[in-house]
Amino acid sequence: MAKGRPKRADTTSATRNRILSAAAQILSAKGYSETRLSDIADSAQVRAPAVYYYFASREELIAEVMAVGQRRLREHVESALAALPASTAPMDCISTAVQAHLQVELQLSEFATAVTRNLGQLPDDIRARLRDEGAEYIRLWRGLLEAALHAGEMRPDLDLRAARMLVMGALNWTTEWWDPCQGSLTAVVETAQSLVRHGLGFPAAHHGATDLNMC
Amino acid sequence: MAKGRPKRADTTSATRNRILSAAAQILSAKGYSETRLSDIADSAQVRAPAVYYYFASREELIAEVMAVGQRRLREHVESALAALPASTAPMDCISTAVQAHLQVELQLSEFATAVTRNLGQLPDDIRARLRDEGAEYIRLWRGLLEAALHAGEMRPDLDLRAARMLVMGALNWTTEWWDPCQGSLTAVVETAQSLVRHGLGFPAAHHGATDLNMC
DNA sequence: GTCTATAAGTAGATAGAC
DNA sequence: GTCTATCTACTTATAGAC
Repeated sequence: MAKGRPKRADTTSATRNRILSAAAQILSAKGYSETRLSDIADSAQVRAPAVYYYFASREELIAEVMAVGQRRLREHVESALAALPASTAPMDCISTAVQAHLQVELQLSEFATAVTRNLGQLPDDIRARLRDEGAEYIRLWRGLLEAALHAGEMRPDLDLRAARMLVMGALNWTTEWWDPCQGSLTAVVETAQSLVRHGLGFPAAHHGATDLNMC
Repeated sequence: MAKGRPKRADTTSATRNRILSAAAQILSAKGYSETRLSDIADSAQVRAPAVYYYFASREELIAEVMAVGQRRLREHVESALAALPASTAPMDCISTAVQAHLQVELQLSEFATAVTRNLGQLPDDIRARLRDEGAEYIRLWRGLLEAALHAGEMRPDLDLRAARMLVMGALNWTTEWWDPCQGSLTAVVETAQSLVRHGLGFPAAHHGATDLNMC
């Protein structure tokens, strides 16, 4: 309505989205420090001052890229899990989460890539605003591992937090090395799934507790 | 000898080392973009211009921190492997490398941490100079995995490069989350070793030809 | 060797026209 | 809404004294 400050509303402006996408692309490729506001503007086909019509500052713009990326990552993985039958074994849920996480990071969203590659280097005030959403995603993975543990699909000697962070690290680090030109996503996904399944699970196909008996 | 330019020689000057260590500490904690030359100088108890007596520029200083970190990481892991009996099984070598890598990253050297946390965000010209040393370390890990494969200790269905990078990613990402106050290094090391051993290796303790049937 | 003072460059941000 | 022109702040880097 009010024309003067769409700075928060009007999330559907085409120019605004172009600026956001350009920022996500440059952030994911060059990193926080090397991402100039003028580079973003150039890439979005506007002059630098136009950015300030939509965003209060460079920091605000980058903070929004991160917020969008975090949300997309979580929502994509949640959707993939929600699409599974209710009876799906916990370890199969984990495989699905591995696939979904890698797919969104490496193929679907430069916003997600931007988060993973830059979160650790962001100034404290931006990171503080992303904390809650990030904790939500952590919680999702903690739930997945706990379910596997309680179902007797996971070796109980593992430190649950360390295992979770090591797995997420293996996935997140792909953004540092994976190159679409150099290999198929499928190969990475399958190797990651195999690594995580065997890394967390029991040597054989059987288990500790009472439930599920495949043999 | 010549007093005018120790910029390369005199690697043993106490002040020079203080500056280098301060740079490593700040780089590992705050990242490349947030590491100001003046912060480094303050932390090293000198004024900013004094840095230029030892280093040609901020970039040169940071590049040297990275070079030192890369070298220490590789040398520490190589030493740990060299100390093993010649008959050590390949998978046990991998466990040793996992332990050594985590130890130097998380406990021994802020130079190593600085490399891992910043390599991906460095300007191209610095990264180019670190390429050879980095490739050397990659080669070390490739050798470890190939040895395990040839010894029949590793599942042959895994994509070797993907598996290697996923494992190194799990290890490297610890620099993003591990906090000495929040848990023991031993727990992380043991969980990582277990995860890698089972993640790469065969379900049971045997190997090779016709596959296992537990049922 | 290290300092004070300052130059030079760069990037973020604003003013005001259109 | 987007522009040109400009301001301001910050950071690296140098000059030259001690």
